[in-house]
Amino acid sequence: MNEAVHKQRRIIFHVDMNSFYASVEMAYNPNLKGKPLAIAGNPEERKGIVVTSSYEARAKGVKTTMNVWQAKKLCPELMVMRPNFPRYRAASKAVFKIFSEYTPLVQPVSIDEGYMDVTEMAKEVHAVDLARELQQRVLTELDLPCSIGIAPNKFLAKMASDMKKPFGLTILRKRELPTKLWPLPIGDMYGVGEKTAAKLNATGIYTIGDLAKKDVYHLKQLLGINGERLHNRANGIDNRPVDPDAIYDFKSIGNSKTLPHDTTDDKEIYTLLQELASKVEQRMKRKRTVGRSVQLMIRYHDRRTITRSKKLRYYLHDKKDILLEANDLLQKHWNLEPIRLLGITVGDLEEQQLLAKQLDLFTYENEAEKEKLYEAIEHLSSKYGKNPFIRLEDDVSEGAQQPTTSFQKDFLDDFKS
DNA sequence: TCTGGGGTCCTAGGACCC
DNA sequence: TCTGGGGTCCTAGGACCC
Repeated sequence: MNEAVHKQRRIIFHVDMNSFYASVEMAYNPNLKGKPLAIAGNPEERKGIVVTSSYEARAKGVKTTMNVWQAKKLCPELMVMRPNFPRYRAASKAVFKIFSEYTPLVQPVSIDEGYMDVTEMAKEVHAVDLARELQQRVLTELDLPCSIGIAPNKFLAKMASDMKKPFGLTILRKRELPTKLWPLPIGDMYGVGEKTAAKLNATGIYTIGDLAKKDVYHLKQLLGINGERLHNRANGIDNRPVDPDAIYDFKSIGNSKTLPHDTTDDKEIYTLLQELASKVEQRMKRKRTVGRSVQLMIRYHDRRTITRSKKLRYYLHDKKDILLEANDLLQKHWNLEPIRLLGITVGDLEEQQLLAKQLDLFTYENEAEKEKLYEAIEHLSSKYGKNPFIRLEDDVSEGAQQPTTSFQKDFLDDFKS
C-alpha cells in the first residue's frame, strides 16, 4: 500500500576527510607530518583564526575558530600556514574522482565531505569491504586520511562518520540507535547548534535519546518544522536521496571581506565594494550564471550585522551592475558608523546558457548599440513587468533563430525602432 | 586585545491578489 | 459599511554547517 514499505533499504556512505586542509599540506610536504599544524588567516589583517588543525595540534587543545595567539599559547611549537584554496580544491576533486569510479551516486556537500549511495554495488561487494577499499585508495593514492560512516540514510551515515576519527570506519544500524546514537549529548547532533541545544536543554532534553522519545507536538511548538525533522532523525528516519546534481544548483554567490581596521572612509569603503563586485562577477562568469537580486551585508565595529537586499527587474552578472546596486544599498542603509566587514551576494541565479540563446537574438556591433540595447531592456522591463533575459520555456528549442513569443517580437521591434 | 568567509534553509510581517 | 481566508512575493534576520 505504501511505496516506502516496499522500498529497499539503502546503504549510504558519508565520507569525511580528516582535518582536510592540514592533511593536504602534509601530503604536499611530508616534513610536516606528525607536527602540530594549524591553517589560519593572517593575524595582521584581523583574520588570524584557525580554520583547521592537525590532530597533533588538537591534542594540545587547538580548536577551529580559535585565535592564532590563543592557539600558540596552548601550543607554542604550533606551525601556522595560510590556507591555499586552489590546492585544496584540486585535492578535493581528486578524492571525488576516485569515488565516482565506483558509482555515479556521489554527492559532494562541501570541499571535504560527501555522500555515496552504494545500495546497488553492495549486492556484489560487501559494503564494509568497499568502504575499506575507498579509504585505502584515498590514502595510498592521495596521502589523505578519511573517515567513513555506513548507515541506511544520510543523517545516520553523517553521525557515524563522526564517531571514529581519524581514519575511522563506523557502521550504524537502525537497531543500534539506542546504544550508539541515543546516549550522545544533544549538541552533538547534526542540525542542533548552540541555540537549539539551549532551547532543548531548557525543556529537559539533554541527549539524542531524550529528543527521540519526546512527543512531536511539543517539539513543533518549540522549534517549528525543524522540531519534527529533528525528531525523525533522532529516530533514524531520513528519506533524503543522494543527489549528485545538488552541487550544480547554486542559489547564490557572494564575497565578503573584513577590513584591516574599522573605517568610515568613503574611499576605502568604495574600493572594497569594487573589489567585492569584481570577485562576484568573476565567480559568476566561471559558473556561467546570472542573478536577479543583490544583497549587501554590513558588519559594524561592534559586530552588529545587517543585510539589505533588493530584487531587480533585470538579470545581472556585470561588475558594473553589481557595484551599482550594492552601492545603492550602501548609500540607503549605512548609518555612518565604522564598518568592520562588507559583503555582496547575488541571488536568484539562473543558468546563463538558457538566457544566452535569447541574447543571441539581440546582438550588438559596438558600445553605443550595447547601451541602446540595455536601455531597451530597461524600458521593456518596466513596460511588461518582466525581463527579456528571463527564461522562456517555449524558446529553448535548438536553433531557434527567430523570436518565438509575442513578448520577444515586441522587444525586437522596440529595439530596432 | 576574541570571533573569517562560503553557503543553505526557515520564519515572519507586510503588500497584494482573489 | 466592514471585513474571511488562502496564496504568493518581497525583505530582513536568525540558525546552522563546513
